[in-house]
Amino acid sequence: MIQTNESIKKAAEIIRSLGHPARIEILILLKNKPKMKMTVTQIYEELGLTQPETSRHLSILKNSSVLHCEKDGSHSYYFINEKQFFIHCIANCMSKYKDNNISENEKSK
Amino acid sequence: MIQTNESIKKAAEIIRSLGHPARIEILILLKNKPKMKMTVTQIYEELGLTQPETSRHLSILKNSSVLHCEKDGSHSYYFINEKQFFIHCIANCMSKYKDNNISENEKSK
DNA sequence: ATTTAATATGTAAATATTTGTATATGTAAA
DNA sequence: TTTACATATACAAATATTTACATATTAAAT
Repeated sequence: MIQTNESIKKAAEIIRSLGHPARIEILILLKNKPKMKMTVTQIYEELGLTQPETSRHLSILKNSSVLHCEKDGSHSYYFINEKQFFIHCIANCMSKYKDNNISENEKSK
Repeated sequence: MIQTNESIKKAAEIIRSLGHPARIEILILLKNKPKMKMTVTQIYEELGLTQPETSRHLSILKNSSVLHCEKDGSHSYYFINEKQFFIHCIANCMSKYKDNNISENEKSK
């Protein structure tokens, strides 16, 4: 590639930040929550991860602009940066993928 | 995570395989070609990559099931595995993202 | 002022990915 | 049966990511 487009590099950064099972779980979790906004503790308890591990995954997702963070006292609320079309679009794919998959599993019971 | 769902792992594998600018370019290129089927040579000439680099990227995309490959003589034709909903969905996001971005660039001329 | 709770960061070993260069394999053509 | 063409793979150095564990930071509660 003579010169990779900056926007393609940005897309790769976003995609790369999502290339981990825990980070996909986090995205789907936030996508399916009514308020789509959760604290670190809520996330790691729901997913069964450790706190430092979760903080680090969240910081990776924040750095790539997939998530935003709002602080309220000692709490950090994370939520999906849905304003960016690409992220919104990818989050939809994952959420639909999970839905399909769960119904597949239900069928085989 | 007590036990990461196999389907989430599969999604992560697919996403991870796309977390590289060259591989995103390849996906968008194939998505926008009328026949959506190209040889290795066509791909690396169009993108300005080396042949071994391109072969390797294609093999990564094939292993994650993003692409399929058909051989005809000494040629290998690669194309998107659109039958899988998740891959189809992600490819759409990327293609739309690129479209939006190109029009942004056009505007600023 | 301590203590507790919530979150973030440091460190280092293990592991995986990327990149360039060289070479191998298979097919077709002369 | 050489030669050229198309593609794939090997290798190693450089770089990046993951993981677990320890510790730091900040705010709230006692």
